[in-house]
Amino acid sequence: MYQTGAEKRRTARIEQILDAAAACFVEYGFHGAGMAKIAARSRMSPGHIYHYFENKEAIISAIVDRESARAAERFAELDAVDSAELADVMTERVVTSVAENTDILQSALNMEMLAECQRNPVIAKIIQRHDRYVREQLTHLLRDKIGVDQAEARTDMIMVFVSGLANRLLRHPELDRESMAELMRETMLYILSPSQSPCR
Amino acid sequence: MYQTGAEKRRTARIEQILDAAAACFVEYGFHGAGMAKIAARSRMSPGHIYHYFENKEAIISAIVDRESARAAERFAELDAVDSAELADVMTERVVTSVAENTDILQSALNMEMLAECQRNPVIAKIIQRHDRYVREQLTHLLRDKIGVDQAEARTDMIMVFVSGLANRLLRHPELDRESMAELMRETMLYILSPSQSPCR
DNA sequence: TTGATTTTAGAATGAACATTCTATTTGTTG
DNA sequence: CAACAAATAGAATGTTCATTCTAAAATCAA
Repeated sequence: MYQTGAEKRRTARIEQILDAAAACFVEYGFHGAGMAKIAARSRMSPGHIYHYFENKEAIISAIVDRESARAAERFAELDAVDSAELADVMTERVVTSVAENTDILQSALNMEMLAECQRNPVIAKIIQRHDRYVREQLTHLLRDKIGVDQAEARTDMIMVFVSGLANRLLRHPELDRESMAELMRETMLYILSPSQSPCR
Repeated sequence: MYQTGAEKRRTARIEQILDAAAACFVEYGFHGAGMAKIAARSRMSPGHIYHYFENKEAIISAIVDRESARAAERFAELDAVDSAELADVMTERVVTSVAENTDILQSALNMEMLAECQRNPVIAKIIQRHDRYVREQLTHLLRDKIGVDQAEARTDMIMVFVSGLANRLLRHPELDRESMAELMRETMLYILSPSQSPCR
């Protein structure tokens, strides 16, 4: 996948805009962030942005798409992990993302997306496609690599749990992360252990 | 608590504004909904709204506050339920809210609030106070009425689960509500049964 | 009913907004 | 280097926005 100089510059500019826009959206919301602010943050003129994006909506779509693709990428890595340790690796991933502060901004952006997808069908499509992908991948991992039964039900449990926890941390930021992480670890291992049924 | 005619009219107008604003916020988002639209929907002039609210932010705060109070109210009802059937009643409540479509708009508004509370400290305060209240109430019910051990951990589990499920339904609207409700019922009864430890 | 007060409407204001337009600069290619 | 195309800036545009202002209507107190 080679790119000429022009193409490289083009994608670089687009990334520049997307980075700036994402930061602005976190800070002011999709509708609160003006093109002027996005332009200033990406150090270009407002007019220039319209060479790369038809309008503001297109930027929002691109952001949602990019975040979704990034998540899918991180997710697909799990396919390469050895079956024996997959449950542990997955658990550790979830636990770290709870223990660290890192995703709190991502969570805010997620909420922005989720609110937006109620009124913007394009966003809704992207979100739903992403959700379907994650669900399939996860079910595949659980069924074919870890080898549990009721893989779909367990997948749902995990997805509910993870998004619920993100939600919870947003509502209650002082929540004790240590014990939350511990709770998360035990629940994950419980859901992922082939020997028992998934809380049902 | 008696109200004079003037006071009655005043609170009626305020409710009128709040209803219209809530509808607009669901439809366009906090920042996407203009005062003109809110005014039109509440059938008053834009200027008139400023007799009751200092500015748009005050309306947003009032909405969040009202939704929070309503939720707390519905919640407090549980205190009157007989201990023996409390677990069943709680479970049924959660299950119905999953099975029915009713709260999907409320969910969208919740996401809007959650996104907003990352950038608006006033909203953050309201949300966090509400969260603390629900948590205390729930822990009280679990510990003092149902009589389970590890009441706080179970409370966290329930809160994570409920918000996670709302999130999930937003991301994946075609999700089979029947089986989701069933999953929810079994999980709730599991978490609420005094005999076993809460997934840990 | 008269005068005072509150409630309401709607126009006015000025800022911010998304988007478009017109140049100018930069880069590429023959 | 010349000629052309792409990239970029920044001002211009017309709209929408939150908020304020002015005055009219409704309500109330006497």
